[in-house]
Amino acid sequence: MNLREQKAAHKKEAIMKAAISVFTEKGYGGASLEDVAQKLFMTKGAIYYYFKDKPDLLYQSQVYLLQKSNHLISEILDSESTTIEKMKKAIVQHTEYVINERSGFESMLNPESFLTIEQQNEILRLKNEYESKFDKLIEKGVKEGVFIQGNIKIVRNLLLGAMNWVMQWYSEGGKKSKAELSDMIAFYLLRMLLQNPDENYVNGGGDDEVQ
Amino acid sequence: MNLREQKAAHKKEAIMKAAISVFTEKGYGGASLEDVAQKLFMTKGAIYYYFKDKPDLLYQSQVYLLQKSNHLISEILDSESTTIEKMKKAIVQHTEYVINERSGFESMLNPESFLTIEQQNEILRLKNEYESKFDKLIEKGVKEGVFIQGNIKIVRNLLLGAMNWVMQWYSEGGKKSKAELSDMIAFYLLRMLLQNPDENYVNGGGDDEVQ
Amino acid sequence: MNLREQKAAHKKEAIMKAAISVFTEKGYGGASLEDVAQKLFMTKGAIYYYFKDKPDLLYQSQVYLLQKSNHLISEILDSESTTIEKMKKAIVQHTEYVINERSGFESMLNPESFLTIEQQNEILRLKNEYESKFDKLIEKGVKEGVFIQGNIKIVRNLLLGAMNWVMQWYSEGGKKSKAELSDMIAFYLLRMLLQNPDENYVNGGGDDEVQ
Amino acid sequence: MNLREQKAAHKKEAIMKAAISVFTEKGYGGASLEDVAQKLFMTKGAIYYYFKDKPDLLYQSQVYLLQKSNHLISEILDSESTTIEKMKKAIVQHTEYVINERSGFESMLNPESFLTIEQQNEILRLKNEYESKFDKLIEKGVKEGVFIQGNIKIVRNLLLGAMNWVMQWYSEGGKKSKAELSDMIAFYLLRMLLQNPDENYVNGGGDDEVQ
DNA sequence: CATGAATGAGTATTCATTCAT
DNA sequence: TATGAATGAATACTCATTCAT
Repeated sequence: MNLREQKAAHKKEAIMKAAISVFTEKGYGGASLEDVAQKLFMTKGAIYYYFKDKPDLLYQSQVYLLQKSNHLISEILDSESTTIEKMKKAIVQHTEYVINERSGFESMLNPESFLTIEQQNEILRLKNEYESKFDKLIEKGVKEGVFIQGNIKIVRNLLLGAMNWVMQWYSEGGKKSKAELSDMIAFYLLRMLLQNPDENYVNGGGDDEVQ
Repeated sequence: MNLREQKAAHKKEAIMKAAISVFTEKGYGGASLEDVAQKLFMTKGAIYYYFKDKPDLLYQSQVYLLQKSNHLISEILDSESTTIEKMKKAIVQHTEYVINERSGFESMLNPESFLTIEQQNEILRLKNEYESKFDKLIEKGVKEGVFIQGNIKIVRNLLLGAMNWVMQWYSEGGKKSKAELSDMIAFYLLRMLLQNPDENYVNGGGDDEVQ
Repeated sequence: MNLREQKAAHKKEAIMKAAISVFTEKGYGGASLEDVAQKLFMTKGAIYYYFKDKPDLLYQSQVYLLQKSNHLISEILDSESTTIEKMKKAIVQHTEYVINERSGFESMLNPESFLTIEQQNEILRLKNEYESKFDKLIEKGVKEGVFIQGNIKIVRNLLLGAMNWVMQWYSEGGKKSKAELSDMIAFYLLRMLLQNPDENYVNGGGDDEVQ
Repeated sequence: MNLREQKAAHKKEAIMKAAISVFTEKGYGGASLEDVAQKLFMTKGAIYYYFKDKPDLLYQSQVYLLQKSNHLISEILDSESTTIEKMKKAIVQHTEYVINERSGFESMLNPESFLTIEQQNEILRLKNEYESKFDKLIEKGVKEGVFIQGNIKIVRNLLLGAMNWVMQWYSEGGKKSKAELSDMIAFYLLRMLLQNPDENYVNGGGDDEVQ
């Protein structure tokens, strides 16, 4: 990839990031490409140089987001830690990602209706990939006896839901730092899974404010 | 309220329900009044007889949804049960509501940007009303010693998030009935709060499928 | 069809006529719906009430034109006249139609590229219907011995081509009336077919000016 | 003209040929420079090195086409043949040109609206030059007594129209070769003019298929 | 010379909204 | 009350054109 191509890739990424933020804020249907362009001090036309049309911008943005997420969680899975430690890291990472990008990994509600079947399938595939990494972590914990037995997919969905929703209530001005907050969230969410929550997890949970 | 008014109120409610479903599916910005009208075999114009404009439809729909929710949770709070029992009921009810209406109580992401300040405040007030009922339940449990101490608002947000998200992954064809599913969800979510989860909660959680 | 529907049909027809004239003058690609709307003192939006999109307007206009043509030539075929007389009438009629509507029955070059396959097929079907009426007339003349034998489809195409092209060179200000002109055209074109041109056709052809 | 200039002239010609074909297929307004460039595996921008703008490309293409045509018909007029023979050759040549270039000499409907007055005049001049060569041939035939008397301009327009229209109905896969087809066309068209068609023209016309 | 990138003006299309009936 | 019709403003999208490299 030569310099020119690098520059182009960079710009494309910048557009996708801006698009994600605008789509998250106003919803796909409520966001105009003008909004996206203005955020980048570009003209609408420039966007069309990099993306075929609005649905294409949505699709590629989703793919970008999911691939990045998949990469991040893979790193955690491959690291040297106990299963509990890994799960905690995964929760903290997901939560901070949601807060920082103002966008759930899988948030933007049902944008599927705007995509082609093939695009929907690819998105689904990437989501499944991410979710199955979580599932594996849970299964491992169950086998090791540190997590309770149960319906893995349901717990996983509850975990992800609780985290993605953070986007809806987190507000910049809070007294807690992002790190403190995500730590506390991990504390609570892990309780759903832990065999002996009070023994297996120390610190977190102790205070009384939000928003 | 005479017959004519009753009829009108009925129609208004029908429109709001249709609107909620369309807004939830396509987002406020992506939904057209045409979509809403078609669902009811009406014409666009008719909606304007009942609602001032699109934001008004959004606003009234939200209020309708929240008032209903507030009413439902009040009934639970006023009932004769243990705190744990009440919390379980609240979770089951919220979950089933989300599944049946295909719409989180507070789902529709940030539609606030389309409303006037007063409208936003009223929505906020109703949301707070609902949330504080949850908070009270938690506080009571803490005082009674059945729930762990901690940051009430955060737990409450995690609970609501996990439940609202169900809308994203629940699919009609699942092997589990809605009742079984919401029961299992309550089992997991209560673990976040319960002092001694394994003693204080019997049944639920034991199987391995979803979707 | 009640009054309202009649009015709507009327308006639709008016839009198609305006569209035909604009498409003929500027070509489909070069014409804007704004142009069409202005011709009728309407707004662009109104056109979209009657037609799905620009290609739909093109398609329906073509169908309208061809159906009308088919109707007209059927009347001639059904009338009481000799074959030669009928052919002459068909030529005169087609020519005058082209002049008056500023649009060949099948003119507008290759607008097919903008239509769906089904639409193209329907257009083709209507064109074939029209052309086969011409063909029948020629065949009849051949059987009766008044037209020379030969390749019917080629002659027919030459006849239609010569007539459709009139649109390109006819100009309002000419010394000849439309009737005189089309009569003269019929005189020449019939010579291609007639067994003994000089016996079978009297009058026409005798002068020396155009444009 | 040195090598570099020759190369440039060559490229210019290639662009014009591509442009003619695209303009003929989609119309001037419907054709994009992107289309033209793609046909030549170039980028849009390159065209601007050779042509000032889109109208300029149209204008020069037209001039190129007409000059070539004028050159070709001049050769026929200057050759040693009877008038009938010359007319036949002119018809065959024009027809084959239309078929091969998929473009009537004067086809592309009314592109005049996009050109300056001076450009329109030059085009008109070249068209007149071509047409008057046809007219001269006809006049000569009339004087020699082999063509019937009549309105020369009208016959000439009918002839050209019939030939230009071939573009609309000729299709590659036909059973007849281009030579056979144009021969047959000449047979029919000459009948419009010939004093005694059945004596003065032998062969052609005898069969029954097209397309 | 040619290309990739960007612009801006124009055009297609959608849709909330109005209104006469 | 409800509908068909129309408007106008916003928005998606295209494309001729320019220009630095």
